[in-house]
Amino acid sequence: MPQAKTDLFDNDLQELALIFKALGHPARLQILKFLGNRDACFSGDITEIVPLGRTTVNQHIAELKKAGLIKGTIQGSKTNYCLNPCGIEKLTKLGIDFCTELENINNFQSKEC
Amino acid sequence: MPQAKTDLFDNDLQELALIFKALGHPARLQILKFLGNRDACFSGDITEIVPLGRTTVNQHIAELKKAGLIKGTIQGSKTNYCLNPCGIEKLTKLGIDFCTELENINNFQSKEC
DNA sequence: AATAAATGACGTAAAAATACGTCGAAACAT
DNA sequence: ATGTTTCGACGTATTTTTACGTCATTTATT
Repeated sequence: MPQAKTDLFDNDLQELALIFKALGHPARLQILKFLGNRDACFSGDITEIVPLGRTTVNQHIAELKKAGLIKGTIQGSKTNYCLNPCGIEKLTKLGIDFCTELENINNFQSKEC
Repeated sequence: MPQAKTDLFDNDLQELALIFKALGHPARLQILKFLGNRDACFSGDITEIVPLGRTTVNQHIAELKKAGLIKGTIQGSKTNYCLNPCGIEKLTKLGIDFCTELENINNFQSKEC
């Protein structure tokens, strides 16, 4: 396997970039928002929340897991999806206030300044 | 042009995702960090900062411009690169504290923030 | 005017992300 | 046991991103 170009950068930059990358797709944000807006974890089909095919959504879920932002534990025939507090705290430490974000998702207006 | 899949999502989610996407590459973070760590704008070759080819770096610069995070104004034969305060403020409003981030990258403290 | 230096524009190959169809395993229902 | 539901695993086509070489343009320099 040839050396990846990203290895040319500091580890700090690489890690930070990976976190932002995980947040860089509307489907993944929608999933995070959905889980963040609930009191408890969600047991069921996240597919129905996201306007994409089930397989694709699963792929996005896998990426969120990989980034440590959500957890999925199998319970019987269903899977229980939760935010991963550690991952969210990591965001907070990086200056990304997840709650602020969630709030802004709902009423964020882009205006040129 | 066929409808893009991202159009299936709320505008809020789309915009937020675009911002995160712009931050989702170490080269772009390095450029932001470099500009953020200076008192003034930078006139010169950012290529030398980033361990990638000049053309590639220009491409990343273009993306940062498109995302409204930096500005590049031509001055004579050189280009003057600055952080775009509006873009940075936008981040802040979204709960992304750019200075906290920089601090975590290398313990830097910016005066402006 | 001719040359050099800086930097964006364009084209393109390679890599990665995205989207989805299909299959299979586990748990539940009948 | 048989069928159904749930959901991850695998394969793959399409799109997007990444990376870079080359050329063009603009401004300094000689």
